[in-house]
This record gives sequence, C-alpha cells and structure tokens, in this order.
Amino acid sequence: MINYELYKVFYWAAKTGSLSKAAKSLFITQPSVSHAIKQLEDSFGIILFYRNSKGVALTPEGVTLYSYIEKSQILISLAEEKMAALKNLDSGELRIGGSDSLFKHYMLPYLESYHQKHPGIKLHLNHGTTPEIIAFLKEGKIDLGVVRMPIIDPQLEVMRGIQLQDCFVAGSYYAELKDKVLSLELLLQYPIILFSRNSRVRMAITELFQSYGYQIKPEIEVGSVDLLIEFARKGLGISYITKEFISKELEEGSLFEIQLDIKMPPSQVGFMIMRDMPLSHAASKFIELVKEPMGNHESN
Amino acid sequence: MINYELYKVFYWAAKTGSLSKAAKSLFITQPSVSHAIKQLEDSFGIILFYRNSKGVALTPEGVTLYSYIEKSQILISLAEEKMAALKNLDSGELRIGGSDSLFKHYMLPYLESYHQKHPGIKLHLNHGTTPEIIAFLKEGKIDLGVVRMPIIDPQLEVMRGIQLQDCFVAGSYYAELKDKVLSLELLLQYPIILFSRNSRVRMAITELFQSYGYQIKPEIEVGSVDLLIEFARKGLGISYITKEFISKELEEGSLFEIQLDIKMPPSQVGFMIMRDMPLSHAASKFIELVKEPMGNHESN
DNA sequence: AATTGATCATAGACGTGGTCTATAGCTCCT
DNA sequence: AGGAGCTATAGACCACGTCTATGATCAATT
Repeated sequence: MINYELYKVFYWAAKTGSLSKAAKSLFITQPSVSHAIKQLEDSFGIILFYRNSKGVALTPEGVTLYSYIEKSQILISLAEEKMAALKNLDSGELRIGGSDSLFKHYMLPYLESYHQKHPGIKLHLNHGTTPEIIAFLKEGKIDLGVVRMPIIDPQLEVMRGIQLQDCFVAGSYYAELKDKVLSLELLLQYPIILFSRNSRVRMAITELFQSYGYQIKPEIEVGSVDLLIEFARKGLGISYITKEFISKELEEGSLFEIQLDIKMPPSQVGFMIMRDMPLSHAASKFIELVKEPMGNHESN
Repeated sequence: MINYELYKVFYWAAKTGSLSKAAKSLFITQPSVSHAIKQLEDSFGIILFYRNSKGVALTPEGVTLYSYIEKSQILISLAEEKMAALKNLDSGELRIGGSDSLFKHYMLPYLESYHQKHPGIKLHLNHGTTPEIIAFLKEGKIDLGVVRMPIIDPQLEVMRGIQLQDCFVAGSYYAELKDKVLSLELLLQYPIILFSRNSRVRMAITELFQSYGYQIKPEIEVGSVDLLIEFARKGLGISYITKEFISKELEEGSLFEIQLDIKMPPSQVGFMIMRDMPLSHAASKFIELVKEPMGNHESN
C-alpha cells in the first residue's frame, strides 16, 4: 500500500515544477523529495517526471496522476481549513434543545451574546418536552438540553442553571386578591390556568398540591407562556407562571403575584449534556459562557 | 503539517465504524489505529469520534471532516487504479508520428497487433514530414516517430527498422521497357513522377542523381503513395516508389520495375525517440513489438 | 573555454516516530 | 460469573524518512 505522504510530495513537485521548490514548501530537503518521488515511481512502475537541469516536468502518465491527486490534495486543504474554522468557532453549529419559554425568557441574552461573538456558528433551537429533549440528546440530534430540574438519568450530566420561582398571578379583574394571603383551598376556588399536562412545571405543581392533600384542576390549559400571561391579564383566571418571565408585567402592574400561605419551592433550570460523549467545541464554549456571571453580557 | 497517512487511517476508521476493523483493512494493529486517530484529533484540537465498547462513531465535526476526506481518498483510489491500468496497458495512449505511406504500408500490421493486444490504448497517428515529426517529438506531442533514415540529431535516439528498396516502376503503357536495362540518361527521357519536394525520399533520389551528374526533374509531383501508384498505372509516367509498398501491383502485373544499370541504394526506416526522456510504458511495449520478427504478427 | 550557479541523484549515517506486544478497562451477552 | 467484543495506554524496538555531503549534469555566465 502506498504511503499517502508521497502524494503530498508529488503534488508539490508537480505544482512547482521543481523538486527543490517542493522541498522548500514542505520544509524538508531536496534529497528527501527526490527519494519520495522515486518511491512513488517505483511503486507504480511508471516514470512520473522528466528531469532536467531546470527542474522537472510531468510525463503524460504524471499528468494523469496529477489530475487526480490535485483534486484530492485540494480537498484535504479545504478539510483542514474547515477544521481550523470549526476549532476557532468561525464555523460550525450549536444545537440546543429546550422549551420555547426558557429560550425566550432565559436563554435569549446568552444566545445573542454567543451569536455576536461567533457569527459563523449556526444556532439550531429545538423545542420539546423534557423527555423529548432527553431523547434528542441520546440520539445525538442536539448538543445540549435546557430543562427544569430535577433530571435523574445516569447517561446525562446535568449542570445547574438559574433558579426560578414559580407563582400564581392575576390581572386587574382579580384586584381584590392583591393584598390578601390565600390558602391553597381558597386559591382553588378561582379558575386556574396552567401549562399543558406534559410539562415539567405542571407536573411539579400538581405534585405540590397533592402533597398538601389537594387536587389542582385547571379551568384552562395552554401551550405557551405568552398565553398564560395573556389569559391572566384578560381576567380569564389565575395563571401559574415563572415569576422571572413576567418581570415586565409585574413592574408595570398589569399582573400581580398572589400571596399564598405556603412557600412555593423554587425550580431549578438545568443544562444537560451526554456523559461520556465529547462536547463539540461550539457547545463547550457556549456552556462556558452560560457559567459566567450574566453581568458581562447584559451590560450594554 | 499533518501527516496525510493519518487521513487514510481516519477514512477507514470512519468507513468501518471500528478501529479494529480499520486496523485489519490497513494491515496494522488496533493500537496503531487508536494512536493515529488520537494524533489527528490532537492536531485539530477536535474530537472526531465517539468511542464505545461496540466501536466508534463520528462526531458532527468528524462527519464534516469525513465529507472531505472520503472524496479525497476515493480520488486517490481512482488514481491508483488508473496508474495500474496504465502500467498493464489497459489504458493509456500511444502517439506516433510518421508519413501516411509508412503507416499504411509498413506499420499497419504492428498497429493492428498492438491494438488487438491492448485495446484500451488509444492510438494517435500524426502524419507530417520528417522535420515536423522531429519537432513533434521535441515538443512532447508524440512518443515515437517513424521516418526514413538517416537522422542525425544528438537529442534523438534512432533505432533501425525495416530496410526498404525504392525503385522506378511503370505500367503497361511503357511495356516496351519491361525487359530492358536503362541507363539514368535514358530514364530521364521519360516523364518522371515523384513524391513532393519536402519528403526524405525525394531528397535522397535527387542527391543520388546529382552524384551521377544528372538532374532529375519530375513531370508530376504528388503528395501520396497512392497517387504515385495510380499515375504510373494510368501511364502518365514512371514513378519512383518504395518497392515493398507495391508488392501487390508487381505481383498482379499492373506495374513492373524498371531495371537500371546502377544499383539503387536501399533506404532504411528508423524509429526515433527522445534520448534522455523516459518512454511511456505504452510506447516501450510498442517498440518491443516492432523489434520482434514479424512472423508472429502476420501469421494469421 | 572556463566558471559559476542552478538543477536532480546518490550514498550513508542518524534518530524520530510509527508500529508492535502486552495489558487494562469497559460494555454487552450468554 | 465468565467470555468476547471493543478501545486506551505503556513501553520497547527498529524501519524508514530525513539529513548531510557529494556527485553529475546542464545552462548561462565571464
């Protein structure tokens, strides 16, 4: 089997028309090039170059070989450039899985900052439920998942993200509740708006109420945080929603938090990656970014 | 600079999905493959494979690299196949320069035999005058020239071919001359038909007559042996022509040779190649064939 | 004609790096 | 629990690619 290094030498010798010049390009000595070409010629049993005192020129057979090798070498050069680009994040892709609401209300500044630093990296955002995201990860369809904790899966490595606080909120229609402290029993008298059944937040709140002996049955189920906000503002009921996602509405007063006589447990955002699977460079850089304090990225 | 041998290993590892299988394909051991892949990953700073106990699988970056390297390796394989084909003459070309008459009356059986043995070799026949043929050779446009000797050029290596005998012939119109032996002087009384001025045969006969103190001035000049034959048969004059090219006509009696009182010097066919330039394999095989006794090739 | 400065070829020494053997660790399957 | 895959690692070894030094040839000078 022919040593492919020889083709590299052949390529440069043919391209420069000189064994000496090829040697310089390859940072080796001229006798090495001479030797390499001879090896190639011997292994084919075909003379590839005419030699004279001005340099070398391809024989017809050499021209034939060159027509293949040139393309091959160019492809390798392209490959090496591409790998360099992937390395310094001028190129590549980052595939993240998560819920739309986390993307919009939590990840957005990170994504913006990342994209600004590395405009060559294509971002793929796949939304789905937590089990779907985990499946995507295991199938290799995404590099990184962003979901609510807890995640218990030995194949996954989970890093803690921000801590979020879910709460019940209402709009002006229920202004009477603004300064009251409600018991769970009382709360359940009102129409409740929850996120759809298969979400992690929904499961958590259901379990929480069960632990207090109550069953929470929503009047309305919706599929997006925006609708939770909208319905609460319009007075259709009381939405259970992540407080951090509605800071604007709370500030401007279009929504207010309903005080309860129990403390709502915080919910933790987690970043999941596959354990024992190497991270793409693009993904590990993104995780580094997320781990830094946010101040750096929102300061402008 | 990356050792291109590593790409060969990478290609097989990716293609087979297993370092062990790649090792078998490459006739090396598994640790060598493992080591090679590691080198490649280190030099890129990018992990190319996921490893597990069933084998290996490409990472997204590995897939990117593979998309280039696969094409590159396939090109090299094609190149190697092509070179093997050139080597055993399943492919290639043979470019010969010469006069049409030599091709038709002398080379044809060799060309036929060669083509039959190596149908993959394309034959290029370039006709021209002797100086043109020499120029073609020096420009590398042909591998081999077939011309009349003598050739005196230090850059050329000349091999002797068949010896031909030129003679004067006439048709039935001049039947009176059939059994006579003519002097040159007497011959010149008749209309003479010669090949055109720039041919080697023409130059030779002109010089011959001059050496005897005569000047030969043709009535008719033609550009092909076929016309020399045709004009002589029709009785338009006496043609100077290579005897071996008209063996059929002499046998059937449509032409007869005119006896002269001097002996016509034989003319030697020569094969020219460039000295100090390697012959293509196709060309050297052809020369071998021509050097063999003809019996082998015309026996059927 | 002699000299200089290119070119590639050759010979032989050197030492690096690719390959090997041996072994460990892991996962999956029986 | 044992076996049969797989890959990773360590360390030894030697082939082979590289080097230096030199020769041979040619072309363009001087």
